[in-house]
Amino acid sequence: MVKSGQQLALLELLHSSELFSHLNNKALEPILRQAHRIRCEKNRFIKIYCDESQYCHIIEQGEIMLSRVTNDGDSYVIDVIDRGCIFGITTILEDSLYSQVLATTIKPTIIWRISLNIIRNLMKQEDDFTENLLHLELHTRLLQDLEIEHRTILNAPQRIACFLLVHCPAVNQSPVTVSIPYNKKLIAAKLGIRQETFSRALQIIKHATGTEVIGSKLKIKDINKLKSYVCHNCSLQYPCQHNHDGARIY
Amino acid sequence: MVKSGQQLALLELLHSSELFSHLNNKALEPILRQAHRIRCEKNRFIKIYCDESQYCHIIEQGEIMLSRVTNDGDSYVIDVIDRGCIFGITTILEDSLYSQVLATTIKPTIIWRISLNIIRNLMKQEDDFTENLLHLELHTRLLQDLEIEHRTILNAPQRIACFLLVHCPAVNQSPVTVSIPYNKKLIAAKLGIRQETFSRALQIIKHATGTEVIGSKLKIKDINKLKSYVCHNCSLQYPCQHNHDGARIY
DNA sequence: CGACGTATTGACTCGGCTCAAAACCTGTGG
DNA sequence: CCACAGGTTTTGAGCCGAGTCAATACGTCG
Repeated sequence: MVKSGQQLALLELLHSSELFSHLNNKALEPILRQAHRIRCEKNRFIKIYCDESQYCHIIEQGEIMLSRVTNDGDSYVIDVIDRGCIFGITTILEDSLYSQVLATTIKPTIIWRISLNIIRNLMKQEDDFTENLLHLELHTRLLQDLEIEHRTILNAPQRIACFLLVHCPAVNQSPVTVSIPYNKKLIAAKLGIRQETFSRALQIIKHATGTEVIGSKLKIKDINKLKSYVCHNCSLQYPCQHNHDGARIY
Repeated sequence: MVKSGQQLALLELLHSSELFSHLNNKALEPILRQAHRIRCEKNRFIKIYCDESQYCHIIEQGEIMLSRVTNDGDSYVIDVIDRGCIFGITTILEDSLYSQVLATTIKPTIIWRISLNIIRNLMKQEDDFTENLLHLELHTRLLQDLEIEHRTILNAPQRIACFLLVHCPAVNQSPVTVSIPYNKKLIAAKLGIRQETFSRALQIIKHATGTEVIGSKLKIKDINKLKSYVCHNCSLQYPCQHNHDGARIY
């Protein structure tokens, strides 16, 4: 099979993804053949999880906000995901409860749309694929459970501190500079707090742990101070590796 | 294989469980041979998820509270589970993050301890077993996601109202009487609120929807009133089947 | 430079938590 | 059958964290 540049990009993307990386090119061929590349502007909605859509998606570049819409039209943010993330796959075994998820691009974005039937074939034909999917799913659930924990027992400054630690490039050395991904309103929404509260809570962290805010960068002077500010209230083994932002599937 | 009465009870239990029900007796034989029956008093701890314990458990009778313990010794309730529920199985593919879950009996309880290796063999040898496990896991995650939603956008009275609806024997007729399972302090803990708040919130529901509290029974005069009190704030399709308390695995 | 979106600050409200006391239940032994 | 002890549930008073609404400051892109 002769591949176009776009298909090669997809192949590379699949190889870097935790779900597909263990598959060889032959197994990936049906995906390359069928997958559909979609370019989106900022602020577009991508339909997923609705009855007709028997597809999952993988992000090549850009950023997508996943949210849920309630019956009275209110909405709340589930997560913000980027390159390599897969969404729409949790309907693979049919569960109607998932109908209300909304994906919104928050940057110009390129995604690939893959038929769920092709994924289902992989489950049947490729050894370990189902197990691998289960593994990813279990990992994601764990992170969701942690989310429940944090929303229950951490206050706003602690939740933000945890977010910063997760996004820290280095876990064990300080000072270290974290560049805040996407904007503060979105981060606040993901953490389930208002932007005003976010702003104030950042001040509290600053005073409590000596972390400096410089525009969209954040300088952590003493990472251990930040850890002790939040991690004792968490159930993860201390010190946790702060890797709880690994690959999730939706 | 000649089976004892206890083993027959286990067999029946497995047949009634969503995870094992599709397996025939031959496939279940290794479980019957190896599983270990454990009787516990009230208020005992059952070690799970710790490194040495390569087991999962299924409850034959009684009630168990699952909770997590934070690094500073605080704890919070994850769920309260009973007959047929499986816990300890989410470590099947190894994920160290799960180390801090605690199971506590809240009634005299009988559980069966099953080696995870036997489950792993089922994954290898029995068609559809892995897929079935994945299915259950996806369903459980969905319910966890719903939990996050409810903790984010429902207030205390609404959370309780939803709990009552879930435990309603009949979904579409009223008046109907709900008998409150386990005690109010525990329910409050499961919902992530204090018992005092629970008590007050119950009064609010009573006034808003005309629900009567009679000891540990609760008479819902108009179930639609109760539904409209809470469900419009939820993302599930309305009217939801209030079945979101189905089999979960932990 | 002006305009629009983003971020911060201030003043106020309110839901749920805390601590403490009272009321209610349930089982036990005299 | 009653008295008492232990646990559970309710009620009260006060506090505090986060939400709300509104005004101001900051950034950045035309």
